[in-house]
Amino acid sequence: MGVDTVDIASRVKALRKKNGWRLHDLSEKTGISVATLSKLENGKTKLNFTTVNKLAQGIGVAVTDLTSPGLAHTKDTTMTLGGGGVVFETRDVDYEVLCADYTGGNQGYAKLSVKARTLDPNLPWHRHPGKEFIYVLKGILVLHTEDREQITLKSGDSLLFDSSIGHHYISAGRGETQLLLSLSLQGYSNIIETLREN
Amino acid sequence: MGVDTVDIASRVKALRKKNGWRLHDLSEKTGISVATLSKLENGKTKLNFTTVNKLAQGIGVAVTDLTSPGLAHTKDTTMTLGGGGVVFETRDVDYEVLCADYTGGNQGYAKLSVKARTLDPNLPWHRHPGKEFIYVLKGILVLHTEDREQITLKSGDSLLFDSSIGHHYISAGRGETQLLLSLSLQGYSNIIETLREN
DNA sequence: TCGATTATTTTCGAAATCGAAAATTATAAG
DNA sequence: CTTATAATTTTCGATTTCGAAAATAATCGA
Repeated sequence: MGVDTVDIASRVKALRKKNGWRLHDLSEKTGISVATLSKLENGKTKLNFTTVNKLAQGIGVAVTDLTSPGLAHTKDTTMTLGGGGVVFETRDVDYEVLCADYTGGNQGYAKLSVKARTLDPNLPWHRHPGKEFIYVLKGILVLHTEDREQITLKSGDSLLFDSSIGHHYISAGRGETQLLLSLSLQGYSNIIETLREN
Repeated sequence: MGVDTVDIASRVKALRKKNGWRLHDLSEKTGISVATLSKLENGKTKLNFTTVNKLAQGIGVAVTDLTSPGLAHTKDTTMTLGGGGVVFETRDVDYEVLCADYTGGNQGYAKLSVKARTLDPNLPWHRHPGKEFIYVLKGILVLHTEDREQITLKSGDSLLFDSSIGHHYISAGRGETQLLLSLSLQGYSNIIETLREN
């Protein structure tokens, strides 16, 4: 359990030194105790996802900047131009993560292009803790859920629902179906991990 | 340390029973382990603030609804059809609050129509705690902020920024400028109070 | 009703986190 | 150089959280 800290320990320390922060400062920024930060930098503990998120959010970098490469710099505003997000594809949906290089509170944002046009009973449900907000940018969306009747949304409609209930996106219109999606990260993972198929 | 759970323990349990959730369900919604939830309900542990937030957000109530009175009712799905949101107007912007009839949650959503076409130095800055996400649906937006250069966004662009920094929306294009907006409620107030001019 | 299976909750041991105290390191004054 | 003081980091003991196992409760067929 817990995220591998061997790598991020040195990154965090470097970042801290570079900015002239004391453990105490970092503690204030992140809400993590000085004790835990000390143990982290000395490899005496591993962080759970909650703490990694606090760390990333407090420093002002994306979680992925801590867990993977490139020493990131702090940012308190980030912009994603149309089509410029982090893209990844799954069987049924193409995702473009927006403003990914920011630790936007506990909320993640993405633009979706729904490819599925029928409900594939073999695909596992999409499921993640918290809430999900959908705004239909284009096309017609049919949202299938585990425990209730399907919901049909057309361009301009929006929906807020409990995303711990299994769900599937189906495109029903003639053309492409695009959604804007906002979901809670719950302190447990970054949006990419949240969205990626389990 | 930790939040007093004597009160919220019974509230959470009542709420859980009322909705027919198992500990396992609540765990999925909140991202808190079943073990911890069990201990909470049996008064065998206190929750720290992180965990209380997960709980509130997962259940779909404001933090204050857990820590203080009124057993909140949960609604776990809410839909707003195009144009069907709660509308209110201000000098520079028309708001349509989306999915407003949702209990709690820590995030609010609205569609904006920007009326202002020049920066009125008499209008107070828009300012609210937390982060704000903007997606430009239509037109061209120039975001003026207190402490940095103005930012221009066109249809399809998105921005995530610290909304405690004063900001103003200006429509720059030829036609109407519409935004989709998502902002953190901090679990302590509703979106309308957040948006309405002080 | 009885036993067996399943569903749900509670307990247990290990690991993580915290606040405060102890230890270390840096700074300064004589 | 030495010692006092302040600044910073590390360690300590107690509490919290987690995953998995154990215990309890519910469901069902004979």
